[in-house]
Amino acid sequence: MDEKYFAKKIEQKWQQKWVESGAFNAEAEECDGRPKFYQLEMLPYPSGNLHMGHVRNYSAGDALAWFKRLNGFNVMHPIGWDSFGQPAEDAAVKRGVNPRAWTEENIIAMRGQLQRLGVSYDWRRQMYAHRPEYYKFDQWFFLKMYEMGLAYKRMTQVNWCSHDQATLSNEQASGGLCWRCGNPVTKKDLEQWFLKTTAYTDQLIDDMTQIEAEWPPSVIKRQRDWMGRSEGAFVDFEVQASGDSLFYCPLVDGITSASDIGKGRVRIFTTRIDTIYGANSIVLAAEHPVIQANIDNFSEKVASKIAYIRAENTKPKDHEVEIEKDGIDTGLKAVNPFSGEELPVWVGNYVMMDYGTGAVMSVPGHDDRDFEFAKKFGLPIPTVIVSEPSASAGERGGGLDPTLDAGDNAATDKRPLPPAYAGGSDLAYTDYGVLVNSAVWSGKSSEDAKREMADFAEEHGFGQKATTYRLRDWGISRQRFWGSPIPIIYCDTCGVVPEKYENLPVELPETAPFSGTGESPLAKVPEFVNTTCPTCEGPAKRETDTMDTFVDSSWYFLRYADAENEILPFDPEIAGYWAPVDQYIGGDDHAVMHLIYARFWTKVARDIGLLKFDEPFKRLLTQGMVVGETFFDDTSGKRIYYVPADVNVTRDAKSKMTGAVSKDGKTLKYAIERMSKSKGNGVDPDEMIEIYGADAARLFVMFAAPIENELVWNEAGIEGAVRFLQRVWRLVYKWERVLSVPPAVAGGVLVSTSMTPPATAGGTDPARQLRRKTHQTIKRVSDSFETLQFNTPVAALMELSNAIGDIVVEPENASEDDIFAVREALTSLVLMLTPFTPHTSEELFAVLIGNEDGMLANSARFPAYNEELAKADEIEIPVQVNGKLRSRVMAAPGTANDELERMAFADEKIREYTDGRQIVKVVVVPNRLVNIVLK
RNA sequence: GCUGGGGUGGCGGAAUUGGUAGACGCCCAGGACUUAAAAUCCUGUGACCUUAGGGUCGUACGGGUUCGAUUCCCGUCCCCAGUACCA
Repeated sequence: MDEKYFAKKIEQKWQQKWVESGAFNAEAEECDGRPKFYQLEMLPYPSGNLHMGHVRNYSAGDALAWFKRLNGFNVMHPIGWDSFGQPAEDAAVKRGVNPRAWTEENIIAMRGQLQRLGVSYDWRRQMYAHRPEYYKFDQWFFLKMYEMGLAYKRMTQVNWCSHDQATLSNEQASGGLCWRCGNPVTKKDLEQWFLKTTAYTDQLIDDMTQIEAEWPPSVIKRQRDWMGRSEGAFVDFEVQASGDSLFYCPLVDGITSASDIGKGRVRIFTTRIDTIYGANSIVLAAEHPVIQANIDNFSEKVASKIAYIRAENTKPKDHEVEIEKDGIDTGLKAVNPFSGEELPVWVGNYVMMDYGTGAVMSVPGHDDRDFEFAKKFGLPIPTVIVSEPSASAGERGGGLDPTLDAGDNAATDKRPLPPAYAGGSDLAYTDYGVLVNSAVWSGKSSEDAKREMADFAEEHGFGQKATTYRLRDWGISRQRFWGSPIPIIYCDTCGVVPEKYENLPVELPETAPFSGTGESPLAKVPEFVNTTCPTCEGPAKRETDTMDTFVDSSWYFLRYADAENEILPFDPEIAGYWAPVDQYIGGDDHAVMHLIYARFWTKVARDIGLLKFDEPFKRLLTQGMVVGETFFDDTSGKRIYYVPADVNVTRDAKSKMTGAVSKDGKTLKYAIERMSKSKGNGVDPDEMIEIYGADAARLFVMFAAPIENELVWNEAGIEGAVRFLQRVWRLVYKWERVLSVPPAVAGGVLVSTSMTPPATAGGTDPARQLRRKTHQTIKRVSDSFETLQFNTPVAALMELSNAIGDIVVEPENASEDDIFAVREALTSLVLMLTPFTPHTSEELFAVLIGNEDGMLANSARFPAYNEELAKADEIEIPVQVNGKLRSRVMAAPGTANDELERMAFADEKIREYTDGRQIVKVVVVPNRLVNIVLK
């Protein structure tokens, strides 16, 4: 028997055994009485290299998969490849390689890495986004959505470089310049396919209540923000022009219908209709149809300003740079339908055409942006809402003088003003309050007024309650090769015709001329483009755009359930067994897009009749990034990865994330950065496995920090993990010779800790104490897994290992009880380590039960917790005097309060404090502490 | 700005949710073993004071509630993340 721990040897051995025995293959068998558990980590893009972030992700997922497996669940734990996408195509452009070959090679490389890491996947279920067997069903879903009216084509603006004749992504057009030629980017109208995510907005928001408790709050919040539901009202303002111009109000997606268009009216959206008496103007976006339709009626000065604002608005927005408010009075007049007041119509750069109606009423007294705008242009700032207590007083005659600004009004107005105004503050009063200066509505609360005024508007035909959203339909057209072709055919006779289901998949050609110009490469492949119309069988052309790769990841988790189905994306019954995913783990960079698309897709699949549930992922865990700690020589720019031992980084430098220290007269810059090859601070998982072993790498990654925190990679820490595993290893071999009796086997299933406990001696007996520690640890570790903590159970297991090592008797002199306790402790330790270090556990478990073919996955169970055994015979009760710890007494658990109090007063040290002092009171918390309060 | 999450030793981080602050690990120091080194094992390790026993302070800062606060409340300062001028 090996007495030394050779990670490499045992890891290869067990990896091979697992493959040969299909240890992790999961079947959805009805007769199998076990409950199912679907563990999933976000699928990787096959870049060709695993990084430590992947290791962290899969280590956590594997730990849970093992934990559930050992607890009697039928666990499905699959993996696949998000293998469509830009890098493969970039490689084709730059290096002339074939994207398919490049992708397949990368997958082979990464699969090898995952296998060396020993992750317990059911490899039979792999899905590959780029293979026709998979993307056939992207197309299948597309056709279904087309039939359901959820897929449609419309004109939209894309970034366009007229020099290169190319469309650009937002990233490629950053700064308003083409990344390739540096010429200015313009907008170009292009027909694009969209999926109607907005048809599900309310469900996407409302169904969050189903998952809220089990998803990180930040993700829930970001999703809500992304959908951006606002409840408010539309209000129509009559618009009067000097000429006989025709005015109309624009349609806004899905919000209103053509019949809502009021001739000569402009519709605004507001969430604060209660402030409408405070409107000093209405402000429209420069692109607003009313403005554009009437552009020739404006003076040259006004028209050019509008054009300027419009151009400014097309610039890419950088949220860190606050854009200064700008605008112009168009000379048009609008009538406030509530007050009858005539208001100027402005164009403002802060009004967005693609939100709400592209028009707002400007209420500077109660909106920060309107306030800033009014300040800049010297517009009146009336007050119509005041904070609660002061508002009950009646209206003063005449109200505020709207021609005066806030300060002037404040000077003449005796009524208490909202706090924001009282000190001449540069702020609007944006809270709810009580209405003033609002005719019959004065005195009402904001809440009541909002409801009643919206109803009033509706009754009188100039408005209605309305809800607007930020979420837009999902544009899926990509002018790229390496994606799933959109199964649509254009026929001169029949128009837009969907491909027939039986003709799927619409296969990608072997290759295409990659120009990198941003035009669809497929358009230059005649064999692909030219086809026959499915309807009239006349000559026709195929759609040459491909789908966004987010399509692939929107339903892959369902494919795993039935990965080889050739007729349907998956069999509803089989998917119904496995799905939804019980535990999903991934980076929070996917908090919005991927998770919204997948939720959307699930709801569509449900409506197609494939699924019976609403939400795809029951529980979500977002793991923090793995970052590298880097020093680099400021003068040479050379990076020195890992902190040199003789360099002391100050806390200050660390907290700022960047900093500098000097060494040998040189300045070393310190930085914490996302690990990557290009930064030179990357850690290659293969290297880690080679040096320390997969188990140690995984154990350390789990132990080093809470899973949701950022993890600063540190080489020294992993050595600690190796040391721990070696200690466990030595402990097992130290006791091996006396642990010859195998643990009980019940019904073919090894039940490691259900052996009859031997008669226990007193509470200080080492065997009894070890058993107590064992069972306390079982509880701690189990609870930790349930609450998705991975660092604390490792600490608990280290404590248990220390406790076994601390046992005073040598194996030769051990009593039956001692041996029993040690066997139980070691077996439990090894079993509980399995989720973190499966290879080492398999090996040691085989040693412990004396069976080379142990195979934990099939035969073992997680140790059972016994509350009785975990109970302490005696606990330490701290004794405080005036809240300060002064002594401790030992007592049996459950000792009565008065007995504890008596013991405390009997304590010598406590006596020194209490003697001759007046006792005010004594607080006794059972099993916790005694606190004596002295005067 | 706004929203969310945070601030605990030299470092990563524990703390049963109001009850012994600093578990576990890393780093560091001392010791044992060794011809020596490595490895391993043992001891120490929040700060300050003290001959000792022990004491004082200590969870970003300032207050408060409480017998008792890392935990709850108010205020301030920092850090991280997200972010839409969303009407």
